[in-house]
Amino acid sequence: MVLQSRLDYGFNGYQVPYTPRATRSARRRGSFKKRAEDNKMCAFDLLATVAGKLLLEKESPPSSGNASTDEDQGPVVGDTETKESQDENKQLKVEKCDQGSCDRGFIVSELVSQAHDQKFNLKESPHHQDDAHFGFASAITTSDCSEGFGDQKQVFGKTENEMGTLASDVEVGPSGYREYGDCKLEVETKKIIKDESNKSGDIQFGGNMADGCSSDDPVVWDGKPSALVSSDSSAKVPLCRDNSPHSSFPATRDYVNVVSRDDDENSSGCTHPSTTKKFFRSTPRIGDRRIRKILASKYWKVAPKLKDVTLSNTDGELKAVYRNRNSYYRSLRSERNFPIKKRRLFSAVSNYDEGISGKNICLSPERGIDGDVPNLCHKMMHGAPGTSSSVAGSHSSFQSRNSHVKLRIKSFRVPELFIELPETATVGSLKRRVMEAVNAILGGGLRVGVLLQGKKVRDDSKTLLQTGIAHDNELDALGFSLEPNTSQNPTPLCPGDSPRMLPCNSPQPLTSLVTRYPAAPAVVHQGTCDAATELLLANIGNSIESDHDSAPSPTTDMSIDKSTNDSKALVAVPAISLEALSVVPVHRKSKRSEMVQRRIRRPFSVTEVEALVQAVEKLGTGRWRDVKLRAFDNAKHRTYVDLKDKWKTLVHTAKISPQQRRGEPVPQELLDRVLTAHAFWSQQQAKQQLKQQQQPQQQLETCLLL
DNA sequence: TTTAGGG
DNA sequence: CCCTAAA
Repeated sequence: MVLQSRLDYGFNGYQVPYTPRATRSARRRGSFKKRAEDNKMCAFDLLATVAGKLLLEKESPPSSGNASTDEDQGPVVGDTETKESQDENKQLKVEKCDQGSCDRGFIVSELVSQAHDQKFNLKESPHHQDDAHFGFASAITTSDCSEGFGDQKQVFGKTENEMGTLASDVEVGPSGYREYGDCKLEVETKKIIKDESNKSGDIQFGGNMADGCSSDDPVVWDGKPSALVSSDSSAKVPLCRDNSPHSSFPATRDYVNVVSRDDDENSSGCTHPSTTKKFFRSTPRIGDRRIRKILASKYWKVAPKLKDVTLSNTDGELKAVYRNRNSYYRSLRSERNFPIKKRRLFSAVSNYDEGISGKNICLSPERGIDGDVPNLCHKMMHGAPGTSSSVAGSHSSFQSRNSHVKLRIKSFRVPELFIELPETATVGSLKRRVMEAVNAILGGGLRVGVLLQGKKVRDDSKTLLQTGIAHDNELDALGFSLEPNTSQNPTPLCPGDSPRMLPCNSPQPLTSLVTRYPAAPAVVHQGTCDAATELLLANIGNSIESDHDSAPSPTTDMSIDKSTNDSKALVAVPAISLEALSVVPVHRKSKRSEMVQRRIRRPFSVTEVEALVQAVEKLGTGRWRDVKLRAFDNAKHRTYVDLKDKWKTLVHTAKISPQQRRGEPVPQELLDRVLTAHAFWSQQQAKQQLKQQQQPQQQLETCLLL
């Protein structure tokens, strides 16, 4: 088997017994009912994301001995035995990404892959291609197969629990001199990845809690952070010929099993340490619609359940899943998904840049000090797209001189991002991926911690003066940390509640600094919000209710106001997360709390479309389940209904003019094939119906004759 | 549970 | 993508 290294969720090596919960069929199809426990995984995701690492690797699709379950596939000619060959040359790894938006003050100022990571060795399994032919298309099949997908690469990454690395570089001082205080967040984890021959990889974390920051934080991990990594060798290379009773579509190709790297896997590459054991009772199944229903994005009533969840299974389940190489595993993974943001996200990014780089007046020290920009700030926070970005690169200033402390947070580092892309992926998609991952992190619900001399300042009501932060000599010892937002209710989050000015003695908790994102529809992708919310929820394990309809109220928790000239006002610190808002507990309860969450939109990639087209060419329309099994068995988030819908849209897309098409452009070649296949199978269907109509007649006739 | 279609 | 009637 190819890279089947998997990580087990583990807390100190504790492994929880695997307990199948889904029905066989459910597992097979990858649809399960969502349960509160499923949310556990989300927490992993959040943390993992934080600890994400940008890693690009490529691997060939693992083939599974189990070939396919598709009854129509017929004899499996070449078994999918995997060789352990590695193609080093093909591996593309990006370990570090220090560039990007940092210069511009973008949210993620730095993408740092930290430390000791271990990478999975990717094994490239040469897919065997059998010589079996299927109908007239056999010849083509083989070649096409190898050409198109034989090369499938997969990237596996390992995760490192780098939550702790959410450190902030702080620039302090009125004069602009900088001091950097790095605070390692909470945990330092070690992971051990074991790649059990073709079965699973275990990752165990022996977490060391770094003092300082969060060890004292009740919400944080019990010192046994666990991270899990995912590697999915999902790509399946077709080895079987289809013996489908139906005539096969001309020019059929071998099917390709699309890797589901897109969804969960992406982000899934990482897992997060849990905030609390409680929150993690992992469940093998995930990501289905039903789950979402429970986890309704709009109303996170689900959250409460999490509280009671006990850490039951982690490793065990994963292992089991892995071993079986079936849906269990996959479903588990699927839980950890981050929404894929597309165009919108992009725009959001650009906005971010703008907002942070220069337009975010609220944050600028001068303004803050002068305190003459509150309105503007306010305005921006409410409407300008860029505002949402306010976050990371945020600077807050204090000036010690005029009783003000000038403080500038140069940037928050985003630890590791795990990303996997096919070699053929475009730079644009890479950017998108990174953006998604970043947003997932930021949207996961983070809060800010303040450290002084390495010690966490927990008393939010203390003034800067009291805590000593106001002292110049202390400035260099000041640090900020991003922590998983475990607290139930960070602070007043209703837009109305948030004070726009912060008197020096204001008890305003620092946590409030972590605000939600302004409602910038254009910037925030709904799906993202949901996912983030999910994660946060899981992470927090608290009951949170939010109403998406009203949630996005931009808020600046702190800002300066002239009336407060004499006070040591904290200059506005903008939102830290884009999606956090949706997660922020809203005081009101929603009647619709039981509503279901709409699934995250996951546009089909060209690769997926290709796989779909191939499958349909071979199987025809109307056999979506088979198509799913054949080409998307590993993509849990793609249900047969999704595939059917996609085909429907594809056909439509193919019929309209290119100018009318939206989204990621699908190669005309594929669209042509779509039309051809559609026509072919439609005709086929018509013939079938004719036959069926004729049969009774014939029988009747026969009877009559007799 | 799957299909097939409308929304 | 969602929702559902039908099969």
